[in-house]
Amino acid sequence: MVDITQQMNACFAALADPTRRAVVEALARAPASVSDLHAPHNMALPTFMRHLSVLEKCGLVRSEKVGRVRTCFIEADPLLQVQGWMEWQRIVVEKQIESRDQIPFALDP
Amino acid sequence: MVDITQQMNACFAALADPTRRAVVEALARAPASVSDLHAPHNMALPTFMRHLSVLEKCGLVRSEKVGRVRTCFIEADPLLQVQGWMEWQRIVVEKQIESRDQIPFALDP
DNA sequence: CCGACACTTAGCCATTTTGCAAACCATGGT
DNA sequence: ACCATGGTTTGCAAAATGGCTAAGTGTCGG
Repeated sequence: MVDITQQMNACFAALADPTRRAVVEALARAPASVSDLHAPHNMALPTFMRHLSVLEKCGLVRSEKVGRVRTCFIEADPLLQVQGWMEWQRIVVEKQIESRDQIPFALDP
Repeated sequence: MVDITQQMNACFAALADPTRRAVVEALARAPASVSDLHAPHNMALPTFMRHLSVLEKCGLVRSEKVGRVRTCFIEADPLLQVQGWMEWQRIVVEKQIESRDQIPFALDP
């Protein structure tokens, strides 16, 4: 059983890197091999692999190796978790703004 | 003009810490002073201040000082940006899953 | 004017992250 | 069998992160 909080820590940390976000964007559309994913990124393969393993460790990506090719897939669950948290905050914030507009001087007693 | 990509990097990195997520959750509900925000967190104040400044630097939080009290507010824009990206990925992933279910052997030519 | 309160600055440390290069499997094609 | 392809492992250095303590600044209350 994985701690939800740590899952979120790891997912947000993973998504804090543009390379890794690009990988998520790619895998969201379709599964792909390591080399395919690596191709557009201007960095050494081992470096790129480390990015991939970060994504795997936080659960955003799963992968299986067949022959010498490793194919990567996106994993919906942690994505939904993060998206859910973001949306919840958005809703709460909107509620705050709304109530601030209705009672403009609520903070000045 | 702020680079969108770097804004995202910074926001995700900021949200990768549970203390900072807790602050965002608190500020989503209502503005608060530094000490109020600090109270529930078991860490030295300077340490906590650094978390706050991380949130400010990425734009998720704004603050103004009146007298000796600094009041913090959440900032909607970057939150919406991040939430938007998350939701977009969710939609794309759902589309992929859907199409995978409809054409089960699409990957075996 | 003096102390308490609310930060703020500065400096130190341990750990983690992010990049590289170089060498090393393992598989597939000819 | 052999070589190219596709990954993997290892080791290293620079930089960022997250925590602390100690000491400083500026306001308010009495």
